Amino acid sequence: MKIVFMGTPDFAVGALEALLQAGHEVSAVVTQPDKQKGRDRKLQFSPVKECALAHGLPVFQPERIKAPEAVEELKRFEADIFVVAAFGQILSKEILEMPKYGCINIHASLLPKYRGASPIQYAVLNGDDVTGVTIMQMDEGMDTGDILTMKAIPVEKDDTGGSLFDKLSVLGAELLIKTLPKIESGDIIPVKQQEEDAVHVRMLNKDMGKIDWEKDADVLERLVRGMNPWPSAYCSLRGKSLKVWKAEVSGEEQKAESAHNGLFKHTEEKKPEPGEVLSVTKDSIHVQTGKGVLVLKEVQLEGKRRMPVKDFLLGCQVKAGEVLE
RNA sequence: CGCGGGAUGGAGCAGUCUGGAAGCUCGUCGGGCUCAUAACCCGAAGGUCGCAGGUUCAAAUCCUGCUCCCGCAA
Repeated sequence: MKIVFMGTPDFAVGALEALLQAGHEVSAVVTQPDKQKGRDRKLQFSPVKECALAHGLPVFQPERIKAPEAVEELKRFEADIFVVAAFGQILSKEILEMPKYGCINIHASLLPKYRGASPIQYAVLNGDDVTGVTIMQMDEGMDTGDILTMKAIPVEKDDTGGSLFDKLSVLGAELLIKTLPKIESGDIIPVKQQEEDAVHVRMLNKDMGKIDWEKDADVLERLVRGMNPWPSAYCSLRGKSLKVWKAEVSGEEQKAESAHNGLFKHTEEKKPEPGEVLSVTKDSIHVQTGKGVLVLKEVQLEGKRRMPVKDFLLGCQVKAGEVLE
């Protein structure tokens, strides 16, 4: 089969490499146009473009894939199938119907759950036990196409958006290689998605990483993992931005709290407000949340590199009573 | 030329503005105390202060160029 591969970020690179390694004929790679990124505003190639160039594949970077000129260009590749993985642009009906086998998409969730732009992170944010990848026959909707194949993996307690990204990228690549021959031989019966189970997730943005200390400690712990590595969970310490890279939910403080609530109503001890530092040990900072205590284990202050709280405290004295915002 | 912070013994930082003996908290090694210890006490090792020039009697500190790291923004 002649394949045209469409993808942009790292997530898609694994799939492209797997295709090549499996000996498939990739006649072209379509990816997003180069963009100014980074500190020096340099023009950067997408990870997929880097990979394509490294393998000497033709690269096509249309500003708008739906534009007539772009569509014409796509036709010239005479592909039997378009394989799409996190490409970043919506394909028109005309494009979807162009190849013999249509367009298939590798999506990083168990559809119909988490249709949309950030399925991986939401599996972490919501504390799901499992997630996975789905390969579907694309249609005009947003991740609404019929399911071809699917594979699930557990979400580990310490999985982050980034770690799952890596795992699902590999999983998606493997599944793609297994799925393609079956598509060609017609051995797959496409299954419609259960609309009533559909969940749509929005693209993440920087603000969504902002820690709201009023929330529960376990929700924040998942925020820390889900937003890692981007946009990252962050708060503010003494007017400077403080990213939280690793945190745990404390069990003990809660017990202590409820224990002494039970007996005498211990004077008018003012309840610690959410965001207040309750205590500091050698290697952790305990912070009051809306419900429960969040224990910070790895942080990064604005302008500094990320480091274990143990190291952070050596150079930055944080005292109980300080308030994070 | 997008804005900004930073590079100081193994780690995290102070010192830089107002040039003039290399400091803090920890770690490491040795010794002591202790039933014991990640606790405490005593002692020691370990630094061309990112690199290259310049100014000066004297530069971590002032000037110039460069490299690398990071936050914001995209």
